[in-house]
This record gives sequence, C-alpha cells and structure tokens, in this order.
Amino acid sequence: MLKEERQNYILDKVRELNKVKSNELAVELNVSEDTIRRDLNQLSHNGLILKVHGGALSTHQKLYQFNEGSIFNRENKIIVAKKAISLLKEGQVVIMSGGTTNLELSRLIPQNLKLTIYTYSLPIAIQLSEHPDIEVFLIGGKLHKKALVSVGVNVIKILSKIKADICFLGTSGIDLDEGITEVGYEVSFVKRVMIASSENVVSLITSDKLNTTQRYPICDLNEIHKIVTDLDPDDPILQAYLKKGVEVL
Amino acid sequence: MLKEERQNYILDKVRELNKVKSNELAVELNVSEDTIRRDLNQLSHNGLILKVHGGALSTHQKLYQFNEGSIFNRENKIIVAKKAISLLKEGQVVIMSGGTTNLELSRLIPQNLKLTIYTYSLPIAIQLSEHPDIEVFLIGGKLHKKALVSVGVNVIKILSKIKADICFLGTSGIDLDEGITEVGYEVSFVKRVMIASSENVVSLITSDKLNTTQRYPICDLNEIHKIVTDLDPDDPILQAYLKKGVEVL
DNA sequence: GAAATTATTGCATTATTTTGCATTTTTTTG
DNA sequence: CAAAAAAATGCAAAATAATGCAATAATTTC
Repeated sequence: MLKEERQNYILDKVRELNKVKSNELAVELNVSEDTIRRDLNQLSHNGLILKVHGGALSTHQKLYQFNEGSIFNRENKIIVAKKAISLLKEGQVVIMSGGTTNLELSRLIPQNLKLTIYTYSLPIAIQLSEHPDIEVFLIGGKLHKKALVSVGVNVIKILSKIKADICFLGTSGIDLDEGITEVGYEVSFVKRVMIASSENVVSLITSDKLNTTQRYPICDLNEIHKIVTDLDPDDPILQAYLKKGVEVL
Repeated sequence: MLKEERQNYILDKVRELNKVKSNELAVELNVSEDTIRRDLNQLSHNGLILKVHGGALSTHQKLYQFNEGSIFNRENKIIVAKKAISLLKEGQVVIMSGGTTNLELSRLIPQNLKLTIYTYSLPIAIQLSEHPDIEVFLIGGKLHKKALVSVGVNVIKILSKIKADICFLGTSGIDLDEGITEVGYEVSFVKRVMIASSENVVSLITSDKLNTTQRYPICDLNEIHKIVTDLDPDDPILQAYLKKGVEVL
C-alpha cells in the first residue's frame, strides 16, 4: 500500500468519524504505529487534521462560538423567539435588528425554511450563516463595538431601499403612552428606518421590559402590528396593548 | 477516548448548562475524578471555563469566542502577522481582507494605536471591536457563509470609493509568473478593488503557499509593494521575488 | 539498465504524557 | 468545631511520542 493511499484512508476516516486513534489505524492498515504517527504528523502539518496525543481529530470545527451562557434572561427570550418563528413564511424578505432575542430567533429558525434576511448585527449574521436555505444580507457601516452592530448613514441608506415583508424589532422599552423607546442614540435612527421599510412590524420583548421607557423614542404603538412576549396573550398586563389595537402573540 | 474528546465534551456541557460537577463528569466519562480535575484545570487555564470548588462554570465574558485551535499553521501566521504590524502607523486608513492570517493580525494590533480599518470579514470586524482606538468600518453585502465575508456589488462599490494608506491582502497563492491568485471567484473581484483603492499593497502569505497558484487571478507581482512571510527575508526562496522588484519583510 | 540518490518503513531506545491511586491539605457544610 | 467532600501532591504504571539507525523500496541520473 502506498503512503498516499494510506493517508487518504486516514483522511476519509477523520472526515467520517471526526477522530482516529493511532493504535487502531496501525492494525487496520497493517503498518507500525510509527508509520501512522509520521502520517498523522504530516497531515497535521498540512493543516488537514489536528494531531493530539493518541491520534487525531478533525479540524472541521467552527472558528467562533457563541457563549450562550452570557445571555440574560435567556429562557424567556427563547419563548419569545419560538413564538415569533411561527410568523415566518417561506420566501419572505425579513429585516432583523440586533439583540439577543433576535439572536435566539435566528438560532431557532427551522432548517428547511427559505428566507432572505437583512440584518446589521454581526452575531446574528454569523448565526444565520449556519442555515443553508437562508440568504443573508449583512448591512455594513461604522461598527458599534459594544453591540456589534453597524450604524451610521450607510445603514439608513440601505435599509430605506429595502421592501421587507416583516421586521423583527428587538425592543428595549415599550409603554402605552411613550410607545417604543431605545437605549442607544444611533440605533434609534436605524430602527425607525427598519419600521418604515417593512410591511409588518413585530416587536420582540421580554415581560420585564413591558411598561418601561428608555431615552430615545422610536415610534408610537400604532406603528407596530404585533407584540411578542414570554407571557400568555391573555395576561392582564397585555390587555391595555390589545385595546390600543396592537396584536399580541 | 482521547483527552481532547473528553475536554470537548466538557466544554459542550458547560456551554449548554452553564455548570458541570466533577463527580458527575467522572461517571459520565468513565474516568477518575483526578482526571476530570486535571481537565478542568487545563480548560480553566486556557480561559475557556471558570473552575470552582466541585466543578466549573461558564465564563460569562463574551457572546462569541474564536476557536483558535482550528486555525491551520497558526504559528507561522502569527509570525507573518507580527511582522506586518510593524508596517502600521498612527492614523492610517487600512483595508483588510479576510482569512485567518489577517485575523491574527487584528488580534495582535497594539492597544494604543489609532487606526481606521475597513474590512468585509465578520470575524475580523468582531476581533477589531476589542480595540478601543480603532474605528472599524464593516463593509456589508451578501454573506458568503463559509468564509464569513461580504461579497457582491455593494462591497465593490464601497471599496472603490475608499482611499486607503495600506491594504493587507491575505493571499492564497503567489507565483513569479502568475502573480497573486485566489481560490474563490467572488472574493477575487473584491481583492482586485482593494488593491486599486490602496496606496500600499501588502501580501500576507505563509511560506507553504509561496510559488503556488490558484484558480482565479488577482494581479501581477508589480502591483504589490511588499510580501510578508514567515521566512527570513534572506531565504533563498524569496530572492527571485526581490529581483522582480517586490519588497520582502 | 545500472548506479546513485532519496524516501519510506520498522525497530530499539529514550523521553514525554496520561492516568489512577494513596496521602495530605484545604474547603464546605451543618 | 467536626465530618464530609473536594483538591493538591507525589508517585508509579501504562501508553504514546520522539529520535537515531539500518534495511528496504522507489526514484532519479547518467
């Protein structure tokens, strides 16, 4: 057996099982462990596998990883996200704002759903890149370092040209009188344009932020179509919103 | 079971549940608690988990993290990146392409250096977001899911309007006759525009890719100003490039 | 095609890593 | 404070890796 054949065999096995052990390979290929080790070292040197003590692993590991543990109030955000996903329909054009609720939403979108999604959030774009059937358009601009979103005139310009079916607005404050409000100055501009460009506007909000207001106003309640919270739609807190003409999910 | 497999299992469990207990892991993985403790100590030493009495917790630091172990030939890329950093001057406008060499470069930029950096790579933009004195402009577009870079006409349009002092070109192939060549079709377009918009063009390349060619041509050798490799500038392989008039660092 | 060169492989030896166990020290808990 | 649980420490056995070397196989060169 030629060296190349042997190394191809090893590569195939790594691809299939994500790991190989030197002693097993030596038996399978009927060569000494020394030879296997030399093979593994060569393959590793070419970056094709990751050599470790006792064998090798696949290098096919993601370059980045989200730390889901650092998401505040995550359980409730997942409840909101799951409800919101029921609003998605095949073939839609979607705009997503930033925030961890939308990040959960993008993680939970079913594999088979074909969508076109515009976002200015880097973590969300990266998360969406794992869905084979979603076409992702990342909106660029000046990077807001803390939130990891693009902001600035370019974002506004691009968003204002889009005609979207639905937009998911991660919301930091909602109030019966003040409407939707936002912590960040630059982001508040962006969100107003998102709303203007979308047929349907959905506010995603966890119940701890209901009836709170933030510094920068975004829009009145009558400009949004649906509120999605972690509460039951019959919950008393939500009835006043229903009366104002907003749907509640 | 290989040690790395075991540690990956632990990391996954920490990421999912936010905590692990040593005694449980010992049973689950069928090793002694001593071994688990050693694993936890190693992972903790690498900053991947927070070791506590009885087990470990997730490090509630960032929402994302890079998996540096999955970078090919990383040592040499770091050598290249460190050399390239010496070319940076306060106040410059920089364009960076994608790739893991540029990712290392962006990680290694000194804290105090004020720069304006344009990039169409999401991992690089995220990495740069940790530098307080760098203004980052992310160039948006259609997301290339595997490379995590923006591509398409919008990228070209924005890049062509920039006047940059220097551009760092992650390079997948360089050859005396063929010049610089690239694996990806869409990325090859983008790189040509990068070059046109920059005063200085620097090709970052690890020595394993010297004298190789890829499918799509980018530019001739005379269009780039410097090559940065992991080799010593006096290395015989590089002399032919020097003769062609390219500086070598 | 034969000689020379180079590459590959297995073996012996030595070094390193990994792991579990026994013992002691530290931390936690009631 | 005392008992229990966990951690640290030192140690030894086993597994794995690295190194030098000799035999063999493959390739190049004339």
